[in-house]
Amino acid sequence: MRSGKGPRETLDRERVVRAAMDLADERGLDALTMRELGRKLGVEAASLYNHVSGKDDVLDGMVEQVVAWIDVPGEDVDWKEAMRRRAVSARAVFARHPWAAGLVDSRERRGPVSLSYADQILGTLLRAGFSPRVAGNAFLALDSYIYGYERQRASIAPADDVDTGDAAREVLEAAREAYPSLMLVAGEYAAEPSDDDTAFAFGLGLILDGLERLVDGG
Amino acid sequence: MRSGKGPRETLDRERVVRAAMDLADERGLDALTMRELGRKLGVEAASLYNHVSGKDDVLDGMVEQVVAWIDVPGEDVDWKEAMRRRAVSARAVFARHPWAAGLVDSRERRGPVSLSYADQILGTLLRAGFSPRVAGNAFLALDSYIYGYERQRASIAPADDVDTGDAAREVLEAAREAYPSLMLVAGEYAAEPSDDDTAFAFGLGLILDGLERLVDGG
DNA sequence: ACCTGAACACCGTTCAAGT
DNA sequence: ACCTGAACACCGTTCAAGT
Repeated sequence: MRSGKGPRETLDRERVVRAAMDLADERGLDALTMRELGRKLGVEAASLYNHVSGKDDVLDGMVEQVVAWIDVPGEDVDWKEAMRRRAVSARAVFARHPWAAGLVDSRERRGPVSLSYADQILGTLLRAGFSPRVAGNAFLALDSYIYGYERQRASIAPADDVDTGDAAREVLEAAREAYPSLMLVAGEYAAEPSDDDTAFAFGLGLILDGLERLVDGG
Repeated sequence: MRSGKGPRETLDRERVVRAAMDLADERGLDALTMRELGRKLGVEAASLYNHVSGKDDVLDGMVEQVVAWIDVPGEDVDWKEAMRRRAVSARAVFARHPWAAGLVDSRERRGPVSLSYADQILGTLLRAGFSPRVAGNAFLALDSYIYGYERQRASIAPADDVDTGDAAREVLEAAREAYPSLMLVAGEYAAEPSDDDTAFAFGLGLILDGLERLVDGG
């Protein structure tokens, strides 16, 4: 490991966190262990504890970096467009780093980057005329959808490791009778492969349009 | 453990899965290890492999049971009301079993209960007049929100382990300047504690109303 | 100041041996 | 048929010892 790029720079928290993200990108979140992370940095696992308080600290660092990557448009942008852009930006980050959505959404986000991110979002909604309560609910609804989307996708899409042998065909035929609606919908997606961006925009649009009616009506 | 209730019934997969859910209820998903599960059943961890193919098999069994607990109204109920009821039912299950939402939504759901569940939902949407494609997107949007909601809630709510010492007050004062919008919204929730059901219904209503406009307009 | 080696208290899983 | 004991290949983390 440590793909030889000159003399070793001195280790610090940031380099450890960056190596952890590289490791998760390359081999998945399960492969991210302190021992493997040490190996990647040319050091024993125990040495990492000089720069990081533990594995949780590494994961927190990763979460903060992921949130920092999400673009949040400034005050010059209309609230609805701003929410749409940051949702799309988040999805782009999650697509580049498959571990990101699950990690961020399984951990408490109390770091300065996450707090400032929430503050900007809520500020945008408050300026748009939403009451504090509704702004909070809107933020919750949007993020629930954004983070939830990434992890739900797999369960509707047909398995990509399907055998096309005779046995498999038989099972599929039985499934068609047992689950007719599911098979009909799955077939539709199989015929014209689902455009993830479109499916994501569908639900996002429902929420944003609903919010718009609230702010216009009130 | 094995709180003495008569002679030991013979072990089987169902009893193992049920014990696993009890253990997760009592001490969290992290405490669910094969060794601990064996202890709870009065047996060595290795013995569990006679009834279950591994820990994944136990987790799959738990997922199927959770999905089975979610009520899905039959064909006599209007599609919108049916979707609302099953969302509320799912949330009630997740409230009773804090580990459930995260577990179900982190795993592929290919068991017969999950497939039949999806088939019923999609059938309801298709009968309501949604095209297969839109029905699929609607299902995805609703589930993204339902599963996402449970895991997002914690990040907006103020920490419940806050010290009220002088140091804590100082930090809070600094936060008020650094994150004014966040503090305003958090204060609103603190003043009148958030009713989870209302907050959940807020986002759910946005999605359902949006879907209704689609089916009425088309 | 940083790193290593060895240890501790855990994991999931396998397998020969018992009954 | 089911269970046990012991082992294997792992974890995260601590800590004395080195430099």
